[in-house]
Amino acid sequence: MELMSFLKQVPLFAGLSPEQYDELAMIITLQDYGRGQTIFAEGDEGTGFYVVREGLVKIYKLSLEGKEQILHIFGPGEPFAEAAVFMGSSFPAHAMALEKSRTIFIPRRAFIELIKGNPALAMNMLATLSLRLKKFAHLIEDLSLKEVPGRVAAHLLYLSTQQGDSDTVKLNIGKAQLASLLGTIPETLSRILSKLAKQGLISSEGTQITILDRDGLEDLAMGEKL
Amino acid sequence: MELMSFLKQVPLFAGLSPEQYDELAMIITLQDYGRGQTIFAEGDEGTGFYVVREGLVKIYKLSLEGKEQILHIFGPGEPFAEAAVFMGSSFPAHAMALEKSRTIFIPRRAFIELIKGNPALAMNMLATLSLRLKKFAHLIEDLSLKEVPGRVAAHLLYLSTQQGDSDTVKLNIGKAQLASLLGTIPETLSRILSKLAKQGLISSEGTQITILDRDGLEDLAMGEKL
DNA sequence: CGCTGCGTTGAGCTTCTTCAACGATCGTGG
DNA sequence: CCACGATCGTTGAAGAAGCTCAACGCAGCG
Repeated sequence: MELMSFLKQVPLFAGLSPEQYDELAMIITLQDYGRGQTIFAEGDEGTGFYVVREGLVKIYKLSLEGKEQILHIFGPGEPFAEAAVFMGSSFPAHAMALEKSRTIFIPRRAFIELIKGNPALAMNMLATLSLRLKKFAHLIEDLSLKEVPGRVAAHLLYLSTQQGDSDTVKLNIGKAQLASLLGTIPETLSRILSKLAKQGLISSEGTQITILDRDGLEDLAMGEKL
Repeated sequence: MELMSFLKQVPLFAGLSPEQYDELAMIITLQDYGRGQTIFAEGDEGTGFYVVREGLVKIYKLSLEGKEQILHIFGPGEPFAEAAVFMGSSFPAHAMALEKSRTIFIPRRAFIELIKGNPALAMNMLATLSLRLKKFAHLIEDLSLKEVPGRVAAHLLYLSTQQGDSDTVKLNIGKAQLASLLGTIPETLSRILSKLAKQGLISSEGTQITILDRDGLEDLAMGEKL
């Protein structure tokens, strides 16, 4: 069964015994979502958490006026909404599928039993939450201490490392989504990308962006003025 | 020994057996810091984590130009820098004592052994990290989706609930620190407080602030324009 | 008594958002 | 296969929010 081979590839579940994988397989359910479909809304009761099997999922907050801030974008193998499991409270943000996506859902109660009898799983989960915390700290730093050009530059460099340090990076999400992830709006992002291009730091063609001056981008990402 | 009675009051350690408290007491060390003293710097190796015994500690990021964003302020009984323990990496932020403070330090290796043999402790730690995550999500939301007056209003209401829903709240930190916590600068905070006072929403006398129009503040905190 | 840190106020400016219009692209249905 | 609408991305002009720089008052403390 392909589900089992997927489970074994999820870092969060690394180190489980074969029996524990079986237990896990018993308690999960599979769920599919279409592009743009809501997975859960802020305030919904958190009765478990998810792992992305295929596709792309965004976790985001909304203001009253409808502005959106993306907290995280998760792809295959990544768990999301784990925190709600351990707080016993409702989801603190919204989740939506950015593309046609498949997830597994792990119900809270059964998972807590599983984790109590399995220190390795507990340690994995602690590491996962710690990593989230670090990413959030980074996002806060960006929002508060960097101007938008700096965030854009930092993100391009981040994508570059994600994609094997290539100088041509491919955006996996649309620019409107990227703007929301960087704490700005599409208009501003668009202006900044063309400004970066005009300065010879990058060249941009659709979702393909080429880094022309890595050092210049790094300066920007550290807080240099444009 | 008063140390033991302190340990028993720390929520993170709730549910440990007497023997485990003894183990814990064996592995910790005590540390004192003066006002303004650095506890650790971003990038320092994270060989353990801390719990505040007395005083007040801020966790913060710095930009190159020296602007500061406070991520968290911790008081007695609260652990900090736990996340570094589970990532095996360096501290992602700075820590400084805001007042004369005393902490206990729990070295990483011994604590991991302790937690592996103690599911309740693991669950406590998971809950703690989850709560941090939620607070961070809230901070991100504030920084990205609210204007400064909204953040100020929200914080005043938060302080009010912390202090027994009283209408007169006491700031436990200076206004410069508060500004940094809210992602702004002292000048802006000062202007906004006097504007709020002029509108009859609050009255401000030093570190003592009285809420005059709770509904008005709540509107502001939700995103209404001033 | 002076010094230093903290808070306040004013003026000017930078950055980003808002509002509006427009072109391009893509999927769908005729 | 083409036409259509919807979504997305881009560009321009104007405005608002918050920051920078500078000066000043005030309190606490050596």
